[in-house]
Parts: sequence; C-alpha cells; structure tokens
Amino acid sequence: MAAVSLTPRALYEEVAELLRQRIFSRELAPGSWIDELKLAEEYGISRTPLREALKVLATEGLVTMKVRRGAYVTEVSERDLADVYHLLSLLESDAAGVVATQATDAQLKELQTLHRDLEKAVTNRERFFQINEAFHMRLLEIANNRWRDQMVADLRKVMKLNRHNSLLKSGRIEESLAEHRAIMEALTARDAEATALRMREHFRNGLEAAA
Amino acid sequence: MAAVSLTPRALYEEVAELLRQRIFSRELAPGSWIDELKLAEEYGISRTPLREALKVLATEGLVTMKVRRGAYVTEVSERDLADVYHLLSLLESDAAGVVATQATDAQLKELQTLHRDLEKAVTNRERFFQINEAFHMRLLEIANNRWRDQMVADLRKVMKLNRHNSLLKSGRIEESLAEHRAIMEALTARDAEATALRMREHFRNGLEAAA
DNA sequence: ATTTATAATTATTGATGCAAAATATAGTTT
DNA sequence: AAACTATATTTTGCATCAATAATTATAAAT
Repeated sequence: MAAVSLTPRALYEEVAELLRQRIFSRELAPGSWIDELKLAEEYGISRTPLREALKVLATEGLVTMKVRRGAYVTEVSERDLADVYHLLSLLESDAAGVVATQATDAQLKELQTLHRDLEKAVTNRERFFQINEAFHMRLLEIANNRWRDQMVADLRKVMKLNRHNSLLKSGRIEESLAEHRAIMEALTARDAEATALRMREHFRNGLEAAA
Repeated sequence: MAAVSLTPRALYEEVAELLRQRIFSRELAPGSWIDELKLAEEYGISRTPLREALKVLATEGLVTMKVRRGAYVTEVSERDLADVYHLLSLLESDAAGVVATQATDAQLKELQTLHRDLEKAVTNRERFFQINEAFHMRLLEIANNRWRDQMVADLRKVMKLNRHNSLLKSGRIEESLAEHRAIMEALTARDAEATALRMREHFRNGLEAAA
C-alpha cells in the first residue's frame, strides 16, 4: 500500500502524464485501442480518473475518442507532422519577434547566457538538446502569452507522437548552432523582422532534416 | 422526462456545449464558481458526465480547474484578449497566405462568391456577421490544416468570453468590407505576402475598434 | 477583544455497480 | 456454401456511493 503522499496534482493529471509517457515511448502504439479496464487495473485505480485523463489527452490531440468505441492513440501522418511543424514555426517565430522588441535587457542577457551554454555543449549531444529546449522555452516565457505557450506545448506533444521525434536531428548540431547564433544576433540588435525570419529558417531547416 | 433521443454525441459532449452557451451568455459569470451538484440536478444527470465536460472546457481554456476547489469560469483580462486576438491574427493571416498559393481555382471562386454575398449584405448587420464568419471559416477549411482549425476554434471560444464579444464591431461594417475587398484582391492575384499582410491589417483594425 | 484551534459541514475526488450498445460468433435457412 | 439473424460477450457510458480534504464557524485562552 502506497504511503500517504501529499497530492499536489489530481489523480487524473498524474494518470494523464503516465499515459503520455507510454504513448511517446510507443508502448501504446499509434492507432491502437486503449483498454481502459486493463490500464485501470494495472495502475490500481478505478476507471473514472482514467477516463478523465483520456479526455484531457483527447483535447491535447494525443488520443482520439470514438463514440461508443473508446479511445485510440492518435495516428499522425506525415501530413499531420508537416502541418504541426508549420504551426510551431509560425508561433515560435512570432514569439521571437515579440521578444526582440519587448524583452528587457536583463531578459536578453538571460537568453545570451543560455546561448553561450549552448555553444559550449556542442560536443555533448544530450546536453545540447536540453539547453536548446530550455532556450526555446525561455524565449516563449519572455514573449509572455500564456495562450501561445499552451498551444506550443500541445503541438510539441503531438510532434512527440512521431517516431523520428526530432525538433533537432543528430547530424544538425553544427547547423542548428549557427542558426541559433544568427537568431541571437538579430535579438541583440532588437530587429524583430530579422529575428522572426531567422527563427522561421531555423524551423524550415529542421523540418527538411526530419523529412 | 425527456424522450429517448438517439444520442449521436456522448452526453458529456452535449453538456459541454450547454455549458459553453451559459458561459458565453454570462449566465455563468467569469470568475464564478461552478456548482456541480446544482447543475447536475438542473440537467437531471449525474455528476460524472458533467465533470468530464468541465475537463474538456478546462483544456479549451473556458474554465479553470483548481485542485480540490472545483471549476471556475475563466476570467479573461484585457491583456488575455489582446494575446488571444494576436494569435488569431497570426493563424488566420497565415492561413490566408496558404490559401493564396495553394487553393484551387474552384476554391477561390467559392470565396469570391462568399465575398459577393458579403457585399450584398452590407445593410443587414446580422447577415453580414454570418457571412463574414462563413468566409473566415471557409478560408481556414481551404488552408486545410486541422490542427490550426482546432486552435482557431478554441481561441474564438475564448474571445467569446468577453462581454464586447466582437471580431466585428457594429460601426465597422463599411471598413470591414473594404478590408475584405483588399484581401479578396490579393487572393485573386495569388499574392501570399499581400494576402497575409492585409489579413493582419484586417485583424489589427478589428482590435482597435474593440478596445 | 483578538487569535488560534478544533469540530462540523460542505464539496471535490475516486470507486463501484448497472444498463445500453456494439461486435463477434454460431446456428439456421435459402 | 453463403448470407442473415439471433444470441452472447465485451466494453463503453452514466449513476450512485464512499471517503478525503478544505473551509467556516464556534469556543476557549491569552
């Protein structure tokens, strides 16, 4: 019996996170039916919070609900991936433009620090990936639009449904770094147009590498 | 007692729609607590589908769940409205650009027909509003990105939380029409840049009128 | 009088049970 | 042998029930 852990999140949130993991690891394969009974028993919970979790995942786009047929792991086609990627590019490049004009000097300095860490991490693939993620996240935070943050988070989850789950391909570290450098320059110059443009290019290159 | 209606949608979907109505009509006021017990009794249903509906609305951004405190109607600040509007502008102008390049001639003709209907409806405020909505929706459909469609739909729902729920102010019919005309011209010329630009202007004017 | 602690009430969250619907399988008929 | 129908099994979806957590009110002590 589990100890009386303090519950910061509701159970359905916890379950949703567990399910995301299993979906991303492809343990729950795209297109496959999700067995409520089996999962509930496996987690030692009832079907109620599980069903609530599934509905959350459904609105996130990770699973698809069919009436009287239950939940299925969403299948993402190449087309879907391209569509989602396009939107990510649009949203993040816009965010970058906003940051170029509206960020405080301190916030720009923060990004510069992150970028320097990125430069240093060029030999460590895992670390590079982490810092890259942190940079994009921090940029969004600074752009300061919680609705966009939510959308980007959801879209990134969908991207993760893909097998070649890569907003950053392994062979592209050098190129990616160069693009980041260009973005950083435009940011420092507080040139919104150039920043957005270079972020779009950064994304475009990423997709070509993934395709 | 309600008749045995055939249920095309699940009950929680129906309830979600009913709740949206009540939220948009401000019968459920922003910031107010949502009384599950009362609503369930009122609709003559149990609390289970109601709770599922609330979680759907929560991911749409219409209600906010607080742990062990239940559901509250989301309060949207002026800031939130501006943020959401900004994203709508971004997404729809991008969609317009896509349509300019990728639409078939038949699809462009469809939009032209809708636009002509709009021109004719200038004296009928309600009808103008309807056709305007139809035009924007058709444009999105033609842009053919279901993820964007979903996001725009959610964002528009959030906009509707606002009292002056206006993507189209009453005094702006003439101006709005002129802007639509400009958009149509750019579309016909298949100029993606110009189309997107004019759509952004169209949105910018709309927001200024709303503020 | 004010603050703190305890108890009671109220509401959310999770579990269980039941009914309806859909699918699959088997049997019968053409 | 194939097709259609009926029955049985599986599973969703809704309702009821129980327990936990939080808030409020009351009482006591400083």
